[in-house]
Amino acid sequence: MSVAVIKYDGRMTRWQPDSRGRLSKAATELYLERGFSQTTVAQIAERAGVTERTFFRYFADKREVLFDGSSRLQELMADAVINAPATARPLDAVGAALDACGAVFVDLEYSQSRQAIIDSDPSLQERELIKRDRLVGAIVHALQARGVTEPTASLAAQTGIGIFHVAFATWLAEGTTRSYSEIARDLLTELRTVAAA
Amino acid sequence: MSVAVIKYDGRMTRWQPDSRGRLSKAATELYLERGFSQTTVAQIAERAGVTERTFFRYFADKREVLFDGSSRLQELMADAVINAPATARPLDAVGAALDACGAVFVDLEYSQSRQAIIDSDPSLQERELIKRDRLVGAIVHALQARGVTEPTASLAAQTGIGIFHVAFATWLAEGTTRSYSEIARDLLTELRTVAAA
DNA sequence: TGGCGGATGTCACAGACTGACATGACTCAC
DNA sequence: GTGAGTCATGTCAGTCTGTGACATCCGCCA
Repeated sequence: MSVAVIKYDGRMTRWQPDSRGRLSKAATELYLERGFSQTTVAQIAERAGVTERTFFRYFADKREVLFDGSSRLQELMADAVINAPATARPLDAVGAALDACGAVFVDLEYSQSRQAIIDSDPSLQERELIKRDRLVGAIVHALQARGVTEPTASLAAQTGIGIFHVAFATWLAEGTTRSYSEIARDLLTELRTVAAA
Repeated sequence: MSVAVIKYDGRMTRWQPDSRGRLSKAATELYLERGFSQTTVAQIAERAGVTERTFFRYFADKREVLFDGSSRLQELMADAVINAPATARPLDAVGAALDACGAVFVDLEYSQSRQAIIDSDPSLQERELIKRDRLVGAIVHALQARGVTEPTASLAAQTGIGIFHVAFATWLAEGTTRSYSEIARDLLTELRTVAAA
């Protein structure tokens, strides 16, 4: 399967570049075309022009392909919590983290098809859930660095990610009427009302 | 593998009764003895005196054994929400659901070892998370039956399950100083404070 | 020139799950 | 009591995921 190609500089190279990218693209396409569970790693690898083994070198499993950006999001939110003004109360700091995600959620169409894939398969939902849970963990950690103690930190983080989730889903459903960030802000306000009631 | 046994009434029966129970027990024991990922279904089946195929007739997969009671919990909580006084606000109804779980969380030692198994394996954590998510779904549904609209229902349910989780973890960690129900009540109060702040 | 490291391939395999069909004890209608 | 049907289980063959060990070959550097 050693495909010889011409590189930019004209020298021979043993394999096409960016296997990871091709694998990711091939996987997403196939999940969309035939469904996640109907897609085998062999098919993904074939479309990407590599072997199955190579797939598993880049992705821990078949599901992980769809959650590639999750560590970036995690850093983004944790940083936002840490860099929130010293005067900010826990839920305010979490609000800043919710806001920070806005930078990532821009391509609505991509987000929608990705979510459609996830919603179609329970095992992908499980994976999504654990990613969200890691987010909670990261925020708890960041809050603790601000001096917030338990159980307040956990409560605020849980609550924040709950809002994050509802906001994201609402954004996907609404289309372009409101941005993700607007929705998240509105929901946080709503929550304060519900909880205060 | 057809084990002939004497039944209570003395008649011959083809197999020992309660395969499901034996499988469940064998699995839990083995997960504890050698770790979840080091345990094969073949080993579980062997200890239970049945074939692998029989394991998969009772449990959808290796993980599901540990989440057998989850549908009962779901009904319990949904019923509590539905049967809460008509005057109860969303979070009060959710509080009733939290309280209702107290009936299930009695055997501390069992809950602790089960949780230790789950905490030791990411794939089990994923499963636990999706069960919790189903709980959220059930509560949302129950709240909507009470006339609570979105996004309030989702927010209240998410928040409630967040508390549920923290309360359960706290109960396992504290030992016997407070009952699960007490802890849950305290946390709900705490949350109202955090959110109102 | 020759050795080294990195990305990939090749191979062999264990283990999770599934579908199709077989078996034999029980049960119920007649 | 007999024959059909049902139920729990067994048997078997197979697909797919994921992993470990080792081979290959290119580009780089001394």
